[in-house]
Amino acid sequence: MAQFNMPLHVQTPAEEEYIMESHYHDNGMTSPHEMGTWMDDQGDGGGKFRLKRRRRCGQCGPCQVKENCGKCQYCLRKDILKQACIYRKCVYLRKPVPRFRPEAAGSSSSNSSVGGGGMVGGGSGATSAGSSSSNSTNKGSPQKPSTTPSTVPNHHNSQPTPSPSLHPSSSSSVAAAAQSAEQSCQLSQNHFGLPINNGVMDPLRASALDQHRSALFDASCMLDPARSAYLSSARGLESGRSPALDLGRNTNTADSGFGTNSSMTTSPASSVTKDRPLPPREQFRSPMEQWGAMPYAFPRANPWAHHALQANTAAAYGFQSGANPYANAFGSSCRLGMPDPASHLAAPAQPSFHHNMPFARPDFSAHANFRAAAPPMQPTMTPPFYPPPPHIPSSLPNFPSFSQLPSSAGHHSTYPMAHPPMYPANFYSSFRPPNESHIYHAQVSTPESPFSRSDSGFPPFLGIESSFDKDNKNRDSEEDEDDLKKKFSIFRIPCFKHTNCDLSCEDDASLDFSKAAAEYLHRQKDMVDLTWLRDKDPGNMLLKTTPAIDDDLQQHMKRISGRGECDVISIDDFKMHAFIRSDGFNNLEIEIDSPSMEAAFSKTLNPVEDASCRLENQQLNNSTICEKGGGDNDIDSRDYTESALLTGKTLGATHRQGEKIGCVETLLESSRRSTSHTCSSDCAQVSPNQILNGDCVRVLGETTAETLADQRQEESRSQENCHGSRTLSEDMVVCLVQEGEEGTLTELEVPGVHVQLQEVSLDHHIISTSSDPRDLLRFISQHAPPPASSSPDLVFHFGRESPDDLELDPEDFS
DNA sequence: TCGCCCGGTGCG
DNA sequence: CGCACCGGGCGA
Ligand SMILES: [Zn+2]
Ligand SMILES: [Zn+2]
Repeated sequence: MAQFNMPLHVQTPAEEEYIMESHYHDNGMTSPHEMGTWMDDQGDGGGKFRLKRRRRCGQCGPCQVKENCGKCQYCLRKDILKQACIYRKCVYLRKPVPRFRPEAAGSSSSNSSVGGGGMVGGGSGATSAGSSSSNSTNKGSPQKPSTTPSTVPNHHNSQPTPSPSLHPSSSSSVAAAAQSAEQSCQLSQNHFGLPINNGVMDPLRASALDQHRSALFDASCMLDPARSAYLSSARGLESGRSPALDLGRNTNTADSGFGTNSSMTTSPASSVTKDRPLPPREQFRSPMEQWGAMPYAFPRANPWAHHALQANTAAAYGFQSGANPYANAFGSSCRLGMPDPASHLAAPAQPSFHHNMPFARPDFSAHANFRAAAPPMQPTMTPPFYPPPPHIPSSLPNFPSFSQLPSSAGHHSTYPMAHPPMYPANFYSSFRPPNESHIYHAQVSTPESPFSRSDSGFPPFLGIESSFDKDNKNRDSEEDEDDLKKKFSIFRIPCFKHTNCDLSCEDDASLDFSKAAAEYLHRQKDMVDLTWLRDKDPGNMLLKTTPAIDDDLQQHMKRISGRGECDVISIDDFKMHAFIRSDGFNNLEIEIDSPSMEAAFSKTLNPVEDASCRLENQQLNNSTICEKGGGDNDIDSRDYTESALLTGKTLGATHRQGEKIGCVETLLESSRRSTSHTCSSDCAQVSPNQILNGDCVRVLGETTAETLADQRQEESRSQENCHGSRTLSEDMVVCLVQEGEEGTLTELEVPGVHVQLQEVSLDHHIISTSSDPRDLLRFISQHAPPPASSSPDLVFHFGRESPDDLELDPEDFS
């Protein structure tokens, strides 16, 4: 059998060392460690054979977590359950144990090779087998016949196969797979799409969807060794052979400032895999995979990463996304969960960064980085990314708030478009290396997206788009490109994070924030603010059961969200979309496409890592600029990318008692926006955070800036110091700018965070251009935040509190 | 000895 | 079936 060729060297739990990514190929293997050694269960030949017990990979996020949470059921009932803490459960081990069936071994190879890897164990999740081709790695586990019936091909590893439909191997199957995935997602999800176990999200419990995804990935790997190679290479940002890769490279080049440092160049993996031919594009199945894959594309263990890891061990937990209780139908996305380690496999084309974003999802994309500190011990959110259930209801009563999380927790960064890890290594939490992003990156192409169209001028993204398009094309083909374009815009959204802990403080903070936001927004001359405050107009708070979106959109959103990776945050009758990705607590990325906008990037610093951050910023800036200017590349983002990216990161600090303070800063930039509006005063302080590409980047919430600055300082010195700063520091500000097009941001869903929309700022003009302004306004108002009964972790305030201009009244447009 | 992997089982 | 449990026993 093969084996599961996993090269990786094993790491003991204790080992802190990071393994070089080069060695770490996440193939979706069930185990990174050498697998394939068979044991005779019975001791006699007649006994069943089974693989040796797997060990934790030591590389995945959970494996990075050193401490038991003490709160999960496994921790609480350790004696009985005898299971590892849910937050520490290795992702590999979460996969079903590969089982080998003797018979299968002989016969099925052909089958499996094709696509279906057989799977033996029924695990819903598929484990990936090593690539069939790779025999070398095998330890030679002889394929002994096992007592178990084998349905599986003799592939070495039998892996549980995912549902057939999912099987990606064939291109044709791709669509089906995607669809099935989608379906599964839908099915599996509850209203919020979150699986909850006893009221607690169980990270371990991957959704069916996740499983499927895994399966896909795995399968692909198994089936095609080359693929794995490809993947690896992709991660490493190797030279790409596929167009996608090329793109990625180009991008990188463009970003050189940034990319350089990053793993791209250094990644060992790349070197390792370089030589291998890339798998044909067909191998990539569903768009989803790719999305999921993106994150992984990034090399994991880079030297720098290593540092980061060591520095922050704590935060390893990922959160599940919380679904907003108030979420409207579309709002709530189903988050797919976890990034499957295998997922990165999918990431073929993706250079790992967001570089591809433009390509991948020309249409629009939003990235949000949200960083919340996560306390090692208290994983309040969902479990770490991994098997995150598709959705987590943010509304969970006991949802721990960020405050509980330790700030020290990893720092994650998100990857801005076209950039390698956006933040310095430091930013990445130990537990989650940048590459591990299932969550971080998502690529989405919407049917509607003008850019996604083949004729849009964007290069197809490794077939992802194409496949996706196919999928969607049917329905949307009719849509006019122009119409589509107009659907994307950028919003400005200040947001807050509320902590459950100190409500009173929150309120204050909120107010301050609101003010700041308002102020900020106020500067935007052209904008008219539509505002509704939570308390202001209760009447409007009703949640509409039926969102004002057409089925088409809803479906689309579902699909997208179903793929995980991102949440749809906004929509309107115009089909505006925004995607938010978050690792659950460290980063948040919001991506919104706007025809009028160029790609924008924003970045934030982590207080803790100041110096490095700055550097990084510099680089980032450069890269950004490059990108923006992007001339050299084949791909000039400007040419085809019209998206704005907003990223935010929480600056978190851990405090005693686990109280945590986290701040998120978000920057938003829109190329078109006049700089004049950019943040004023405090920018300087935050400057490191800013990215500016040219025209406009800004940090919102200067008001907070001060706080943040202070906080940073303090944090940098000592976490303890942060203690007092709680309130404001805990706020998260996210700013989205709407430029030009109509749209409404109605909801934001961040894993582990309950987000509420409070205010919206829309350009009056834009609104007026809406096909149905009234309806638009109505829609917006209807999505006003729910009563405070359950305070969300995050609250987004749109617009100002009481803008005069705001008075957009539906009537006005009637 | 300890952690917890993993097989098996019963329940929904 | 999938899943929550149990608990044997592997591996360190
Ligand atoms: Zn635990
Ligand atoms: Zn692991």
